[in-house]
Amino acid sequence: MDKLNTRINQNDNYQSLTDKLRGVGLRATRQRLDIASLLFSGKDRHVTAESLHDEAVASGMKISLATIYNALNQFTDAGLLREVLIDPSRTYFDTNTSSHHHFFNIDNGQLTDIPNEEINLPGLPNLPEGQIIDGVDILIRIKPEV
Amino acid sequence: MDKLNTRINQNDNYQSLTDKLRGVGLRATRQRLDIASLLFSGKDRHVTAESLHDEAVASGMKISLATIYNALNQFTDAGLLREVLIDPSRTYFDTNTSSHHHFFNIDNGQLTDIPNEEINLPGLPNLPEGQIIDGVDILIRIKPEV
DNA sequence: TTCTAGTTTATAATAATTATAATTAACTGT
DNA sequence: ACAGTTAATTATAATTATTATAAACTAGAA
Repeated sequence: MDKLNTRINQNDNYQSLTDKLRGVGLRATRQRLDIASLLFSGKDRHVTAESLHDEAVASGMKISLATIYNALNQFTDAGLLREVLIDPSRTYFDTNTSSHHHFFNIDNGQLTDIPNEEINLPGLPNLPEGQIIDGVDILIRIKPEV
Repeated sequence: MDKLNTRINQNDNYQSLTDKLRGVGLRATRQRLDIASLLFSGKDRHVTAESLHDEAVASGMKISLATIYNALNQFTDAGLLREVLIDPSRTYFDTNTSSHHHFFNIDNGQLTDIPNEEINLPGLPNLPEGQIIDGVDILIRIKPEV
């Protein structure tokens, strides 16, 4: 019995995650399942490669940083994650791929979602000739009062 | 007669740029004046450290990349420039420090301003308790039609 | 003109990310 | 279950953007 089976038997069952990965054309490897279990466990999450790696290691998962980078990029290409632009020095990934926006607390670096119904952009500006919208990102930088 | 004087006599006069730098507490060095002359010559600009350095070198200016980085950061701290988030792999600086937003052409990397009157965000979302807005960034990613 | 603090520069250091190439593991067909 | 093929993982090196260092230089004040 290998490690994967052990995990499946002991913990949650990874079947739905396996389906999720296969559904986007990715092999359901132990590492990708481990990463997916951290990312797609219900609540929306914002992670960097480093933060996710730290978390995986802390959870006793055996996985290299290179694999974290690969997986985050593959998941993003597959539409399971999206990148969020907040800090030019590192890349953040968001498990919420639906149309929504963010608060970024410049004081502590915390990123939180803005529910989509709480913000709207009426009347988009005139686009340059021959161009169409690929997406809209709104980032509201916030800081503690006083 | 030194290089600076030569330049001043030959080309434009750097007096207003000198004032601009001194006005924000920066010494008007030849390098900062050269950089400022590229950045603040009327039209709004979006640059990276690399692109500005290339441009400076192409204009025959003698200036190191380290100085470009220093100057861009100092100008930003002084409020003469602002950072724009578009690409996690490098930092863009915008000479337009007033409230405005951007189109980013994902096809060719071109960044253009959205005139402030062409976009507005009515009814900001509820902010987290005790937090106030530091700023709002809207980035509209565009791409060629079909 | 001289002095000194601030600036520039070459270069090294750091940090995030991607590439490489060998090992390992997942899937396919049997 | 098994072997074969292909893809994934990993340690590590390479790359890229940026910041730090410390010696040489210069702007601005006296």
